[in-house]
Amino acid sequence: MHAMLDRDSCLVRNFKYYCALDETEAELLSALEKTPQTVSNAQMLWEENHPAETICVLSEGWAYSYRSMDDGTRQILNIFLPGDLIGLSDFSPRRHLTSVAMLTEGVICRFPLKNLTDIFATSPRLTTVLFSLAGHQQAIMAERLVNMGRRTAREKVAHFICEMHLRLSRTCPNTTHRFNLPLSQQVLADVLGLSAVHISRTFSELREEGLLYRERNRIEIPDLKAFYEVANFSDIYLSDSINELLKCSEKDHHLR
Amino acid sequence: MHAMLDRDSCLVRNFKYYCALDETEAELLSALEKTPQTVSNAQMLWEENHPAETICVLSEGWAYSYRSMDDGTRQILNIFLPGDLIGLSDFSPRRHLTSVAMLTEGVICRFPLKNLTDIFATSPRLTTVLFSLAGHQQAIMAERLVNMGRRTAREKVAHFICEMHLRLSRTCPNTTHRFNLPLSQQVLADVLGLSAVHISRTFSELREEGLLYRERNRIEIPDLKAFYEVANFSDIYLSDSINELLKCSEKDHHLR
DNA sequence: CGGTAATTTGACGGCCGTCAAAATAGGTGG
DNA sequence: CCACCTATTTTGACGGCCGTCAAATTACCG
Repeated sequence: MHAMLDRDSCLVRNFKYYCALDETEAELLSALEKTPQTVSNAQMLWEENHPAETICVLSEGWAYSYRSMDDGTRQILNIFLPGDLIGLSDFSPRRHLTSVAMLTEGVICRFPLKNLTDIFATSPRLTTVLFSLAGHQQAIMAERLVNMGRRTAREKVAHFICEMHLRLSRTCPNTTHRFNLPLSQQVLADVLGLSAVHISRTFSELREEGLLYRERNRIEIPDLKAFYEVANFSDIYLSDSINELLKCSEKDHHLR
Repeated sequence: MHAMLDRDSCLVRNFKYYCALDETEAELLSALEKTPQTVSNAQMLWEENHPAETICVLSEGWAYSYRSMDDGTRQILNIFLPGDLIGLSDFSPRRHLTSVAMLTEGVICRFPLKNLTDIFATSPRLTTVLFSLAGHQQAIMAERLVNMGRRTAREKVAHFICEMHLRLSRTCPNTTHRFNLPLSQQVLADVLGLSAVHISRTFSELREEGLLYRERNRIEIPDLKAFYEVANFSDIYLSDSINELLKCSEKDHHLR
């Protein structure tokens, strides 16, 4: 049993975090991850405004999506971790609204958008989970919008680190108060709408107060509780109750 | 035929903008709009962190969603127009992640979340459309993130006005270079992460340059093209091609 | 060990926030 | 139709956060 779990695709493992899957469902999902392709650091997966025939699962490594501005700057919209679906929101415009590039080397699996409508037509349960994933991503973006609009640089940095810490600790159970964050200060600046110089100053400030240590890509948070307070971080927006949802729809199913 | 269209619910009309609906589908959708309820200006529809048993369709009037900050300020996340679904992203956490309040008086129709899973189980086509709507909302938020992160106050204001103008011109075909925007400068400030004072200054600046006139809630844009340029506005992110999507899934259906 | 990328530091300036007061508009009741 | 009250908008003065530019320092990688 455990051996089988280990052989699950990354996406299936991620979904199983949300709900139990039967064999048909697991198979449908695995279909999305049949064409692994290794990609190098900084490689682009696609560019904004190009037609979106396929989107992809990120099986290994980190990636990010962004929009380029006329003046040469850019705004990063999302950071993706292993097991994430990239490009879900390009479904309707059938056009990539953002560019996507790797932050590390990794493995991705492209699949055509039609696979999604196949899932809609075949498995209401998986559809529910997909819909939840989309809502989850939107919640993250909403929280980042709050971050950008109403917080200082100090709070922005702290809040973002908290978000990544929490997301990581779900995927990798061995994440503690030390973890790896493969984002340069320039990347952090482009995520948070700040300048790289000011990111540096902010890290210095947090370091001097003993709240956060960062060297290269290594992060250490001595006192997580204190750090959450600096960030005004609340983890509610990253919570989920898909299992309750599925129970509801199943109970309903039995009645028919 | 035309008489029937006039009797359609607001949501059905909105969906028909995207794709033709057969009778079963129209009925499923109408089920979401069976319990109209008039609401007054500034009335709250729900508050953040409360359990989300129902979400709603906005049938008439304008609304907005926001998050309150500890220091008493707030960040507005979304502006809703007639025909919009409010609360879609609360589906998975089963908890309202934002507060929602009215900007004008209006009519809303609450419905339980279970209706969504019913749709998933019954109509893959409607599911596709729902998924597209969710993606559409996410695209709007992504664009606003870009706006907040990498643009000046002047550009932020102009861009937001452009977005509203475009969204309105789809719902109300009689929207021209003059239209109604029932948002106070304080509300605009809370949308754009600025202070109300600076919003006022920015409007003055745009007025003096002859680019935008605003009195009370009335907006006039003498030269739309010139104004788009101030905003660096591109309308790609608000485009849709759901019909192609549906054709794909139908073609597929016939093959079985 | 040389070359490039990433980070740090300092000086300076500008955009935008805050505070406060004045002006304007809208709404209500007499 | 006017008097009054409140919400909204405008204007000015001032300050701070953060951006820009540039140079120095450090880390990384072959």
